[in-house]
Amino acid sequence: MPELPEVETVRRGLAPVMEGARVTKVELRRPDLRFPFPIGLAEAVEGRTFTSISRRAKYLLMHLDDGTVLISHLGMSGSFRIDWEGEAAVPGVFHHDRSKSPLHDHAVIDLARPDGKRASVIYNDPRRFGFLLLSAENQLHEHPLLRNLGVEPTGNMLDGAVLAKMLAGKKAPLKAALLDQTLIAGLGNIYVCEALWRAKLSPLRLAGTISGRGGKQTVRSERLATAIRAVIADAIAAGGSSLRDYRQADGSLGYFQHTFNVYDREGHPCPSPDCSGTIHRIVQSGRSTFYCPTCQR
DNA sequence: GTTTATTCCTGACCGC
DNA sequence: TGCGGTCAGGAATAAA
Repeated sequence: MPELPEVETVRRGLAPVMEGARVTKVELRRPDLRFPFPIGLAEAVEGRTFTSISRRAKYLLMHLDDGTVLISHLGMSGSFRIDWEGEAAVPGVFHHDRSKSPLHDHAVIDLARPDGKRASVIYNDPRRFGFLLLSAENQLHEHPLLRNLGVEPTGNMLDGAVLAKMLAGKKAPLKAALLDQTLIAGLGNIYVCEALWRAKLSPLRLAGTISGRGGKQTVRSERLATAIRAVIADAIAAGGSSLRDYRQADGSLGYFQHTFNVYDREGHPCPSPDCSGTIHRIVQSGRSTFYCPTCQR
């Protein structure tokens, strides 16, 4: 499940291949993913050169030299793969991982790089919840999908004061509030569960209750902000370390081994050293929440 | 304005 | 072994 750290990992994998590369061909193998491909997408991208690959929340932004931006979202099951010309695909990969079958290679971007190498960047997405869209650079911040996004949980923007202010008065469960992309941009189900566990806060607690009077920062808001930043930073670091040898694997980007403290750990003992509780699974707004009722209050 | 439910999709998994 | 049912989840959209 690609959340912000996975998307950032994909970005770091794609950037050195795509930046400075000219697009020789774009092949769309079906008319749509979650949304129809924009009319003229291939023509708009072919012949242009990628200047940079950036990220906003879970969106990948591929900037072209004429001010066009290719917006990509991996949805639930999307991934990118890099095939280098002259290098055989790793045999057997797709036999072992049907989820990345060539059947679901929906878009192929052929590149010619300044160093003379040629590569194809391939978008694969079995469940087709992802999408590729176009925007103009100077309208990017007004794009309907991007304009309402909240604060990035990276860097030092998200602190206890900011968090307390944004959650003040909120009646939704803390879990739901943290998933709201207009508040914090890029958190998904997994890292929300992990961050709440680290902060020792219950996902059931009403979001507003971690703020002080008048939305002032509190010990709890400080603890949660720190936990969110740490969970995301750790996951990005783990993804970065998996990038080193991504070409030995199967060329695909964005998925890496990761162990979680609570996510998908129902029935396991709480990993917190000073807690003898058990991880529970509940459903909140239709989604699984994993947490320890003993130490998360 | 705020919050919750539904919808899209396919593969993995489980029980019979 | 095969079949049917359930589940996973990001975010637009509709509904409460």
